[in-house]
Amino acid sequence: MKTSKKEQALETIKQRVLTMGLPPGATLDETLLADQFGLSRTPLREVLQRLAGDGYLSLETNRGATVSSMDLNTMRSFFQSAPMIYAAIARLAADQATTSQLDALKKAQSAFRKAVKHDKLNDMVIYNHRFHEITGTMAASTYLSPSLGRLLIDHTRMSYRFYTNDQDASRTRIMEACDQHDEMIDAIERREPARAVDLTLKHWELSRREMEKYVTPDPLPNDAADFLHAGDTVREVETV
Amino acid sequence: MKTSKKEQALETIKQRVLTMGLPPGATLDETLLADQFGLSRTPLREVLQRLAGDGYLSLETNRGATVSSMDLNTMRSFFQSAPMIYAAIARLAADQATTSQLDALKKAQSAFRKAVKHDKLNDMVIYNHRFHEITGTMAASTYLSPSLGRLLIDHTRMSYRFYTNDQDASRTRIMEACDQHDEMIDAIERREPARAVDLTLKHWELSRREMEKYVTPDPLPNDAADFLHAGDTVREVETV
DNA sequence: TAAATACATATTGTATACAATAGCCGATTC
DNA sequence: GAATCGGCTATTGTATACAATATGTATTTA
Repeated sequence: MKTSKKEQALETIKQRVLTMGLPPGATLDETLLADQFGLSRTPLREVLQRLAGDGYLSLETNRGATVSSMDLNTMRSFFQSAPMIYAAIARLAADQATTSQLDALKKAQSAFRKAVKHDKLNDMVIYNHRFHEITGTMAASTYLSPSLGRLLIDHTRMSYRFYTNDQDASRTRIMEACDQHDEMIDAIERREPARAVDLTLKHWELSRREMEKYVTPDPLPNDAADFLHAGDTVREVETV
Repeated sequence: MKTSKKEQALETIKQRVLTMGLPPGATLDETLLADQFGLSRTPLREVLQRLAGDGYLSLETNRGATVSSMDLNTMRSFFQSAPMIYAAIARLAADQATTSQLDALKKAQSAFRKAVKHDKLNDMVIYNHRFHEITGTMAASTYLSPSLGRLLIDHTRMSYRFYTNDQDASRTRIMEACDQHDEMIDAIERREPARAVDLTLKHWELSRREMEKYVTPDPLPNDAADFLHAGDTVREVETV
């Protein structure tokens, strides 16, 4: 394995962003990071530029790099565009995946399953991310891949959040998602685009419900009396 | 107007790519460009990195920057994904365009019309590109914009090619396209997403037919006799 | 003559020193 | 006491010198 310091910096920062070690909005210190990775500022800046190009960071002139934020507007367009892109990627992937890509996908999936089994949150997040990234390379579309990439970044970060928020509930969902991955692999391997799309949309729905629950949780009780009975209140209907 | 040398370099190189001054596959010389724009290599490299991030160039380590190529595979995914993305962008744009964005769009359109009128190819290409770019900013989708950007780059380059290839035929099409722009502006201004999508797809079809004709032209005559009558041959059916 | 190797040259990558800009803090003024 | 101005410091941006890599050429050898 011969990874240059630059690639290492790139990968490390990516992972820190995805696992919220660097939370949205955080500012990055060039000189600090440069020292940290044993690089001078010049190549480190190139790393930051690339990460900005991929949607992990955003750069503002004379004001350095910050982790891409997830505000209300981005959330909105996230829910608008994710299913469309995911479905398109799934179809293309099932159409034209190569066997070596399939191997990589299976490997990511087994690493994911293992992480789930041992309840290693960071690994789960990273390998799930990788799984879907590979899906993107299978699709081999210069045009859709960048969109997928950005969607995945925010999807991963949100997943991380809602897992941290309610571990027990999330765990069963994640195991379900993990099984869906296996089915998706099968659909791709058998070259069944329609089924791959279908599974992908199911996968999305599962995730979407969870995210929506996190974004719009049960309202807080609005007076003292309600507050006392808060634990008893029946869970309200869920928008589907 | 206070544009830094860097922004100027960025913009100039973009335009050179779009107008095929820098054809697909061309290699760029860092030191030369740096001198040309009165910059040192460090900031110029940052420009190149950004252009690579946006899909104009592609960088290979130790081998410099080359203009993004347009091979068969990319063409394939281009035709696959363009209508989907264009339609999605149109819908979002009609939903949420701001008035200042609309002003910018109208300005780009009038510049485009003027360029068409005076038959200034480069200006046409640039302002048409800008028109659709603004459409993208209207959609305000972090996730779809990068896809749109890449599609537009290649769309613009192809348009340039087929215009150069057959000016007279293209000219009437371009005037039609120009009128469609006006209608699109109207649809956006009136907040009619469905109509905006519809117009966009028509716009796409117009362009698509032209591109397909260029990509798959009438076959060359395959023997001497045919060759002599080549000028007389009736144009074959057009795949629709 | 063809192939291979080693050297020379051109180009890319990195480090560091220097310049410019932004943000902060204290001082001065009303 | 509030506000604005001015300089100080921290951080970003740029230039340049140096290192590493790749490519082309000439020379050697089979």
